[in-house]
Amino acid sequence: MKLEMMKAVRTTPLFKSLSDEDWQDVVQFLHGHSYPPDAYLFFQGDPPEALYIIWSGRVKLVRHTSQGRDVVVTVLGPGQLIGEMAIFDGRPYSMSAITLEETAVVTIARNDLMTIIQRFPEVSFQVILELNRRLRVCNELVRSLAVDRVEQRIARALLRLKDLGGVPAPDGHGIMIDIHLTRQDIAEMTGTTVETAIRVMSRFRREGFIKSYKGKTILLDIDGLEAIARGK
Amino acid sequence: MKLEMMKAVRTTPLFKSLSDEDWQDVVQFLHGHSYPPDAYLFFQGDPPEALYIIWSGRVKLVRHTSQGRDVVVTVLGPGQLIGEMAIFDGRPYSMSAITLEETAVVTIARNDLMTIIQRFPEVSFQVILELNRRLRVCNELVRSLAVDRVEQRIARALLRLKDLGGVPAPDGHGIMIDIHLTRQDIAEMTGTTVETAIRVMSRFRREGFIKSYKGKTILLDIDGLEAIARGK
DNA sequence: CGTTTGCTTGATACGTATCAAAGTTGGTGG
DNA sequence: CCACCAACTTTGATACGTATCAAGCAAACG
Repeated sequence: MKLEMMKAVRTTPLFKSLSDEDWQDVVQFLHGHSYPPDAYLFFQGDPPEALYIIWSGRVKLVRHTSQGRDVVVTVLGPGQLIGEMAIFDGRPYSMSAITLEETAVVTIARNDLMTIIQRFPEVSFQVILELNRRLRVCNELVRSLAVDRVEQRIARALLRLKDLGGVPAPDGHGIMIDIHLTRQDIAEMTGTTVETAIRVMSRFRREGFIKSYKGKTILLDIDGLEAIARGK
Repeated sequence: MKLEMMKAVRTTPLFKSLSDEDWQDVVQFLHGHSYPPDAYLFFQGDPPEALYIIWSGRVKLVRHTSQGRDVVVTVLGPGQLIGEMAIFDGRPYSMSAITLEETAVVTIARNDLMTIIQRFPEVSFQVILELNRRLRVCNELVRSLAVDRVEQRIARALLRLKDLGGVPAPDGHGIMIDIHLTRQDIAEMTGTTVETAIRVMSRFRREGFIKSYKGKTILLDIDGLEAIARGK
């Protein structure tokens, strides 16, 4: 595995509190992998084998439903963990992890991670903090799905994506979400249909809140979107 | 604090793996409290002070929204933890905890819990497992809100409540949800309005899936409700 | 190129929210 | 014990948001 990859993992919240010696014990358990766009890291229902730490790229976590309508629960980027839940309780992955772009990850096999956790309580605590973060995000999503209208949910989703993958727009106006997302993805993130997602996004564009550039979305009026997210 | 209360806490997943000696170290940090129905253990936005472990009664976790429509994220019963999230990351409680009935709890002050966690890694691991469980439940709720219709969401909510507070019905037919819930509560659990919740519940009653008894709900046809939850 | 994949628009139907009003229940004090 | 009040439940009429179905269009691709 590449040295720079290991260095990056070392600065991840999960491991940053380890001493250099302890880190040497951990390194031996790490493995590197990379995936093309639209690849599955694992499928919902698979037995938990490894923890994934994203090194580059983005991955969406998708909950499949029996009636074919999928739900994108979250999108994760560099430094974030995938598969922790299944790893710790040993039950099958409750969703699929699918790359949105070319993605490189570091994995730790389930048994190895268990060893690490027992040996280094600081790592345990970081896991607790990470699960906490996820839970807060998830609760907020629940609230949004329960009380907001589609328009507000999409505005919220765009603002969240900005925090995850936002870069200054190429022409200097606004912030570009540097993740390749289809309207279908946006629909699945917000619990609506492609058509509705398109209609809302089109209106946002007509009204000057966003624009498109090479398949990516540029946010032009963050304050305006925040106003919409709050319900006008 | 009462002895039986302490004994119950000791058998909680959180502490059950502790040796008797270790348990003695922990006991000193426990405090008992009790609350009438409809009392707030804490408010959304309060700074995190303590972890609550329910000893008897039920508590709902409510996310307040700026527009007045609240969301009941979950209902918890004996043995379950309240407030862990805020305790660990130190940020304000992200929701309010409100008793549904007379409720007794054991609390551990934030600092004391941190001490316990550092001293006993087994407790840490149990916290991880508990957060895991919450996250799985939360993700399932997201899926349900995103793709199910109200009818299905309410069926699901009733089935979940059965697992939490189900007892054999007084007349032997069906299972009674032994928790005092208003239609408003059910609406807030499923992201709908009182009127719609009432209409759906009325239809369930007309069609023989449920009946009411002293303000509580009795499930008469579990299989039928499960079929509805799955989308007919 | 033709074919696929994603985007867009329109017409229509359906589920659910909203507003309004009346009925029911349980508890409280006279 | 009854009358009354507040909280909760119920029903109806109507409006609105969003899903669904159907088609056409553009861009990417092998």
